[in-house]
Amino acid sequence: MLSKKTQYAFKALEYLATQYGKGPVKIADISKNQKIPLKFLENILVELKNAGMLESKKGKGGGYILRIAPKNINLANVIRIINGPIALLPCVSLNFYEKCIDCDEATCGMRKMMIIARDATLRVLEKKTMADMINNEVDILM
Amino acid sequence: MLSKKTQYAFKALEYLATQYGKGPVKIADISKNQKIPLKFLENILVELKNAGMLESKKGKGGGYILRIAPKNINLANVIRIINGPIALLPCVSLNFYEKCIDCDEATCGMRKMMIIARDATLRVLEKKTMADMINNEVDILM
DNA sequence: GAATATCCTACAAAATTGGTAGGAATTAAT
DNA sequence: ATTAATTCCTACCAATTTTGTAGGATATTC
Repeated sequence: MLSKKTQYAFKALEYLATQYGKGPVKIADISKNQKIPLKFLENILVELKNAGMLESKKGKGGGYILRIAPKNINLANVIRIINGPIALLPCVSLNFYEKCIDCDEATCGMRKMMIIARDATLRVLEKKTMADMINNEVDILM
Repeated sequence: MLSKKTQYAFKALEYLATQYGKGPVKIADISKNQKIPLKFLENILVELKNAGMLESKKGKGGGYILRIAPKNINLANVIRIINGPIALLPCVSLNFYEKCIDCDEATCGMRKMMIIARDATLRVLEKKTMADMINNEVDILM
């Protein structure tokens, strides 16, 4: 399951996506509109900024802006920045790989299954974007 | 990510699957063969038993037996018993549903995306079984 | 230089994870 | 009937992660 922090991140990005092209958005505005605890939100936005997804401006008229167009921000990236691995096992993660103890990766059955599961999940999360999330169109095909 | 407990559960079930039809298997044997802390393993096996997946026999010659054939134990069920929800959000879980606060489920974009992701993951996890896990055949078609 | 923002460091309560300890209950064999 | 073998139950505990909060430092604008 995604942490609450990650859900907040998505909500914040949703709001920034709706304001895309309209200049900087203050943390306080995001906090108020999306009902996210302000100080907690600060941490989240800094992380997204450090990951290159947001740009910030200090002082009056400042705030946060998306550095990438909503249609180019895929959901997998957001999850990886805030939540961590998407795979179900560390030894199967593409971005957070860790060797598993006592397991021959070449023959491990569990590993094989989890690779298949990972790929199925990623096909969705890497295809869907923040634009898909704010456009309320129903996707008939997948 | 799956908890260590869940990984242990899979390893224990793997071993029980290889011994399917050969009578009860002692906790100590599973612990030794799969390198799982014995007392921790006890807890796990009781949970699997309470969920109806295992049968137990006490006293000499006792131990645990699969109540279901390996080819009928799908991975999603195991995960649900030990790890909990498979979905990425509570409001999207089929078996552990919880309403999300401040979110209109009919229009929430995040929810729509996570339903699609859930379904993609489940198509794999509900299809694959413990038999697939112990048979070391490569699956060409997914 | 005052006001407005983000940014940084540190702390902390609560929940979850990954176990361990010790004995009770049941069954089988002698 | 006793003993040995096994699962089962209750309770505890340390470490880690999660979900925040507090307070001020830093940069920008007017």
